[in-house]
Amino acid sequence: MASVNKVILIGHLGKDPEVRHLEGGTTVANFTMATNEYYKDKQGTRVERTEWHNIAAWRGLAELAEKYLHKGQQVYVEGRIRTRQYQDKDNQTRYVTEIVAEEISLLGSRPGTGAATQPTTAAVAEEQVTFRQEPELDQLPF
Amino acid sequence: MASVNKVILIGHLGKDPEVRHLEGGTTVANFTMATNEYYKDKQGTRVERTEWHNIAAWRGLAELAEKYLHKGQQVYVEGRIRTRQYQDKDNQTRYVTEIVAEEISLLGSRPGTGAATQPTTAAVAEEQVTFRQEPELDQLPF
Amino acid sequence: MASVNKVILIGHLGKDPEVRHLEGGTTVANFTMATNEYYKDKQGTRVERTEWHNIAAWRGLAELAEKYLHKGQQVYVEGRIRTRQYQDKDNQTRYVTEIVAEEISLLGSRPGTGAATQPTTAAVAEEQVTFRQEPELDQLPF
Amino acid sequence: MASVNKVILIGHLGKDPEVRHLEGGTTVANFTMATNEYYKDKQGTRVERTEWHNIAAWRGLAELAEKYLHKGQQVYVEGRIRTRQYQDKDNQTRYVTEIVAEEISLLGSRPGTGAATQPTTAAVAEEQVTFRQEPELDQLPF
DNA sequence: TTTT
DNA sequence: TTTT
Repeated sequence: MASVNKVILIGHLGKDPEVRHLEGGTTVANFTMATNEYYKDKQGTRVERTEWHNIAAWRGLAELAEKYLHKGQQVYVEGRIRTRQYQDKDNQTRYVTEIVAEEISLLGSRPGTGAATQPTTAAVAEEQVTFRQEPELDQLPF
Repeated sequence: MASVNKVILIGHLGKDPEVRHLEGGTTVANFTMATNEYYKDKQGTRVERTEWHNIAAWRGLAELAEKYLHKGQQVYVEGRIRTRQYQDKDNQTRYVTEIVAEEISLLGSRPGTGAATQPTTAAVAEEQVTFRQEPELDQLPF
Repeated sequence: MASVNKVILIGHLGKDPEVRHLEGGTTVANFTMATNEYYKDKQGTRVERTEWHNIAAWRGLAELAEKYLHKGQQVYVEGRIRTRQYQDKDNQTRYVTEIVAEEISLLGSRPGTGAATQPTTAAVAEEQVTFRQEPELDQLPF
Repeated sequence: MASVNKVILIGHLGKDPEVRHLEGGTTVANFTMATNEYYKDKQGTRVERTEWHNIAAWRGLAELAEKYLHKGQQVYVEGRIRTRQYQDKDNQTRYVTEIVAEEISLLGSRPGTGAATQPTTAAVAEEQVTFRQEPELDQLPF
């Protein structure tokens, strides 16, 4: 049956991407990204809540993430939700949910003006500030 | 800083919603929803992978979910990702990620034809097949 | 500069797709799709408003649209907005806005049960109820 | 029938919002917003295409748009597509498609660094960089 | 751990 | 012109 599993996030990276090269030559980059919500508690005080998202970028996107993304940067990430199982050290089943990135765009960067805050992106050709994962590769079992 | 945390899912309910009435009168409905992806493995065989999403609907949406949603039904859910911490029985910190629903629409329902599979929706007034959570309430700390 | 232009529609086809084969061998399918909104007017009467969207599917998506889509069918369409200029018969500049489809999913179809209402899709292999346009081709100047 | 009509745009304003106060006291703000796509033409040359979107913000959103948005600013806009008919001076029916904004977020603003390009936002309270239209009002026939 |  |  047809289904849709789509996530759209805009937020800031909590740290530089961590890049690993798996056996077989596949590259994967992981980073965290914060989004914030605001609400009023029962006393009417404004409260901020930060949500941390685990992002996984594969193959071509991983290499671009390694090259152009860094801590503090504002990005747009489009992807899908994936929950993985693993066994912890006590052999118990644990779950971790992450967002598999399908598209990443750098926000707030203005070649020529934003240089101070985003030095490494200043040299990125304009068309490269949006990166997209090829669907075929994206469908592989990660 | 402005940020966006948006999820769009189309899939089928894995079970009827479970509804709880919290102290203070707040209602919450929980259900699971499946999305599927297909890919070819290294041998070129088609493989299906099912992703299960935990959905939480609050207040008005919870009551509508209780009334109109049931196992097997195809729905559109729009919401945001939320990861909650809790202590397990061994006093270890665990995490569970869920989608807080902001809008739910019934799909594929055809009163008069689909009656066999979706009996309870047949009587739903047309405009009610889309439910939306009021933003103010939606911002409360759940 | 990075930008995002994304449209997500769920609605019913107003007519069968019209398919044209352009010089050069490119195929394009056009169809219309309705979405509805409900509101209360000043007298408190419920009013329905229908919005008609012009959808354009290119190349591989066009061929799949021709094969599997038909009037009345409920679909999910993801794509981008494009406004084209043309000269009318009085040589005046006119504008038409359409959605260039990037992904189309058939909704409400249940191979084996929904046969009566959606005969032509009953035979579609499950994984094919979602169609995606290859990005490279999708970027060509249509 | 349930349907979905959703648009997500990230781009820059082409001009300051134009604000009108209608008879009856309703406020509406209109502005244009650019998104860009890049593709290679038949000769393999990189080509940029700019898409201009007409945005309409109503009531509370209009007032916030008037206050905080200005030419050149990068914004996130979520809304729905609406095509309006009107009669031109030759009494011919014309169509114009616009995006009715439901949520607007300011992107790339960094009070203290981006001041030169975004002076008026520096004083915006943090939680206000995202604006949302109340759904009830949003459902009125504009 | 981000950002404002 | 769809759907309910």
